[in-house]
This record gives sequence, C-alpha cells and structure tokens, in this order.
Amino acid sequence: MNYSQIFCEYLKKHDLKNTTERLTVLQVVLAMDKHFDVESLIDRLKSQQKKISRATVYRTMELLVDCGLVTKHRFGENGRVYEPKSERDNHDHFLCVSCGKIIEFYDPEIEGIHQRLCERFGVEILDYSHQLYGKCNKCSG
Amino acid sequence: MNYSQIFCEYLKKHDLKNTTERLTVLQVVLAMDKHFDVESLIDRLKSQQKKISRATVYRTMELLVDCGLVTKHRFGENGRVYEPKSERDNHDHFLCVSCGKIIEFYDPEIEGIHQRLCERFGVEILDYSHQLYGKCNKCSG
DNA sequence: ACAACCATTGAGAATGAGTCTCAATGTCAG
DNA sequence: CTGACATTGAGACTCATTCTCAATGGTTGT
Repeated sequence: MNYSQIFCEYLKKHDLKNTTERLTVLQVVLAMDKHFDVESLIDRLKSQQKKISRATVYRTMELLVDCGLVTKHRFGENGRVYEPKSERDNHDHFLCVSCGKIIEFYDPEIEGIHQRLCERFGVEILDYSHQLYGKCNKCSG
Repeated sequence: MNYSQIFCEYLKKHDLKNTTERLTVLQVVLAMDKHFDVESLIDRLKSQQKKISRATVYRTMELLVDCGLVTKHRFGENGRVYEPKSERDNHDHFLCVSCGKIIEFYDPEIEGIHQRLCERFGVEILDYSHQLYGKCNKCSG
C-alpha cells in the first residue's frame, strides 16, 4: 500500500474528503528533501503552479502527521520541520550547529531507556523527541 | 560559589554590566517553580513591584542560560520553559499530555548513546534535547 | 568624587510562525 | 443530480519573541 492509498484510507475512515488539494500536498511532500519546513513546501507548490493556500498546507500537514505518513520535528529555535516517514523508520537526529548538516542515527538503547522509564514510573510513552546539537566532523576542531 | 556570584563573575568576564535588573531577575528566577515560562516570571516580578521590562527579562534569561545557571527547554508546541540548573544536574523529562505532570529522570545510558554517536560519526556534541510525552500512571489506562 | 563613555533599559513597534474566520466552492452519499 | 455539509482561500489575527532608539545608569580612569 503506497502513501496515497494510505492517505485516502485514512481520509475515508475519518469521514474527511478526498480533495485535490490534499492529494497534491502529499505528492509534493514526497518529492521534497528529507527534512523540510512549511515555507519551502509552499515555495515548491508555487513554483509548480499549484495554488494551495498556506492555511490548507498547514491543515494538510497536520493530517499527514496524524495518519503517520510524516513526522514533525522541532530543531533548536527554528520552527517545525517535517519528514516523510517510511516503514520501520525509527531514528533520531544530530544537527551540526555550524553547517546545518543533519545526521540520522538509530541506537536501540534509546528504547531501553524508554522501557526502564515506563517500568520505573508506570507511565505510558506515546511519543518522544531526541535531538543532539554539535559540530560535525568537518566543522569541529 | 553561589548563583549570584557565578552570575557576577560571568558578567565581569564578558564585560557586561552588573545591573540591578539582572540581579533581580536572577533572584526571582531562583524562587520560581522548577519549570517556568517567561510569562509567569514576568507576573511574579510584577507582583513583587519590580518593574523590569519584558525585553530585559528575555535578555537576562539568555545570559543566565549562557552562563549555565539555567537551562532552556521546549516542551511540545509550547513556548520556552526555563529551569534553574544545579550542580551535576543531568536529567531528561517525561511530560504527561493529560495532566501536565513533569517527571524528571536520569538514565546513564543516554550518555552511552551519545558516546557511540561521537565515535561513529566523529562529531562533537555540545547540547541535546530529550523529552518523552505520554500518560503518567494516574492518567493512563 | 567626577566626568565621560558606552552598555543597558523600557515602551512600544515590529516580526513571523502558525491559526482562525467566513463566504464561496467542492465533494459525495443517496 | 442534488442537498448537506466539509473544505478552501485570502487575509485578519494571535502571541511569543525580538528589535528600536532615546533616556538612563555603571564603570573606569583621573
């Protein structure tokens, strides 16, 4: 099942309408760089002569996050950054404060930490955010 | 060396002036709840008849973060939250999305993760952010 | 102690990301 | 096809944070 199909199913299941704006946003999102902000997405839409309002773009991104096709991040003091999510795609981010490079990494021990937290405090974890900031190998020293 | 002394040293070292506004903000910050936002801090200042402008409060918080007396967080979609930092005070946060409760926890394995990242990619970590969102034991189920 | 220099402050304007409004438009079940 | 109602778009709005700049105040050297 591809992204569009998943999105359509999601829309149907929630009694939301299958509009061209929504599908167009999804298409363009999938063609963006891995990490992008809404501003770039809107620029891209404009440059492709797709006239979709800022409000609709924001509204649609929310849906895409909600149906699990996209994840939303906050890196440092900047606004939101989105990232299309692929199956079993579980990673955290390192951001170089000098050049802006983003390194994605996965360390299974993060799950150990979460597991121990749940056991210790009896909480249920729904979501998390884990970012590292520093200098990449080219910028350090 | 107490907080005020550290702050004064910091100011001197950076050729910044030792103003009553700056010291007042520090005093009131130390008397705040563990996690607070700028709005509450400004309210507190007002209620104590200390007239310090919004701009100065923001500017001073930046200094306090820079000199390591306070840490700055972003929890979810909300604005900044500050937290006075004590010696060897290394912890992450769990936030209950239902009741707002904050649990602080420390799991040494977070450092293992960071260590492995440094070795693997040759990066230097300067800072990080790690928050968990979910339901606390009273709100889950 | 004093003057002079320059950092700091405050009030309010400006910014900017994100949200809201509501009339016009589009979707879709029946 | 049509009615019911969800969605869209343009721009107003919000709200946290930053900026501006004239007035104020610390600090240093004498």
